[in-house]
Amino acid sequence: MELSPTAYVILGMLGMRPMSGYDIKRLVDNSTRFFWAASYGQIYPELRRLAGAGLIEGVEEPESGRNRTVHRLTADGRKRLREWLAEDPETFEMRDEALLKLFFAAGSGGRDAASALAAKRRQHESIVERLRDLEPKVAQGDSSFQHLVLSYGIECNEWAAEWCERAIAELAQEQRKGRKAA
Amino acid sequence: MELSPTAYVILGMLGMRPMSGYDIKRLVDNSTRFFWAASYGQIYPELRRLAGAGLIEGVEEPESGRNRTVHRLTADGRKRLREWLAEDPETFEMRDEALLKLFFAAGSGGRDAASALAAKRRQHESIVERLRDLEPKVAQGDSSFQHLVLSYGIECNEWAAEWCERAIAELAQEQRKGRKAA
DNA sequence: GCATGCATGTAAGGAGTTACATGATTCA
DNA sequence: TGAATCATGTAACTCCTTACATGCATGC
Repeated sequence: MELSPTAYVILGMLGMRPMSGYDIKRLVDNSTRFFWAASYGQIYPELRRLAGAGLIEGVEEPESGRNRTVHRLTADGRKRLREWLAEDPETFEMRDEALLKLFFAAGSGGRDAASALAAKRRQHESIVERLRDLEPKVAQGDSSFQHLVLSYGIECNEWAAEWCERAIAELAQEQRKGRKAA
Repeated sequence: MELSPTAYVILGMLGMRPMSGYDIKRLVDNSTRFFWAASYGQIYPELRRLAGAGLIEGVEEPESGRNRTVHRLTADGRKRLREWLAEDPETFEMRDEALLKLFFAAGSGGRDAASALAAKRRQHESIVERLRDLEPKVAQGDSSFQHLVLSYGIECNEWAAEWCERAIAELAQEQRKGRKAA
């Protein structure tokens, strides 16, 4: 049976430790969110499907009255996760509205380009900040690969912010030249 | 009336010159594709909606028998495009399966991590190649911002490929150390 | 005559978000 | 007592992809 992309996030998270749907959502939001998100609308139905396929199993935990189902991988589920991890990744996608605006920015004498670049720079800087806030949360017991992924996120967005900075500077210089020539 | 994301790609492309739906698709595939794609299933229905909203108008071009509708912006459409360009961009998204695998790669002694990194590197290198192939196509009459966007794509993917290279080297070094210690 | 490219479109379905609904528990 | 958090879930919707259907035109 084919599994959806979200299914693998769930299997991966449950591979770390047994968790409730709520736990999974919170962990995703505090870790993979910037390159792979998941909403309740995906998580809860998918947990059912995975349980139906025998890849995970849920244990009801009364835990002082509040009802809560903790899910964990079955042997099949763990096998499935291992297989997926060993395969070559496929999906790599970006959607960047700022680049789109930059692409179309001819015709306003550089004004739209400058504002798109400035906004894009702010976007990346704000992502860097949010990722830096996550650093202490990951720092403890987690795998070195989780740290590595976080570094990637930070460095990649720093790179992008600096690229914007350079582009803004070059654009300003060209416009000064343009004015002098005119 | 709210416009869909795809609507703005179409307005933007028609802002350059009048085009058929087929032209738009081809141009998107040869330019914005890596950060903003569009399929026929979006383009043709959206062209109708935009025409219905009075933002574009279609001109039938018999052009030696083959039927073809060339769409162009109306005054309203051009206004709408200018307004959108002046607004701050919002959407910035990534989906990167290789990072997800890296994140979950504890437990196989670095094997899954190494293969995810190698695959991610190849992905970025192949994107760089494809973007370099586009360079001559953009080089002629197009706006300097289109060149800028293409440079961004190339440099960003080069950066990512190099990051993977470094991570692979560090991982290999750690494993040598690990073996020596054991 | 046939493959390729031009050209327009639809149907079905997958993936994902948002908003809502519900209710218990904990802590100030 | 009231706000925040824990916890589960669904419905409606948007967005997008894939696959298919159709047919003309061009060039080998």
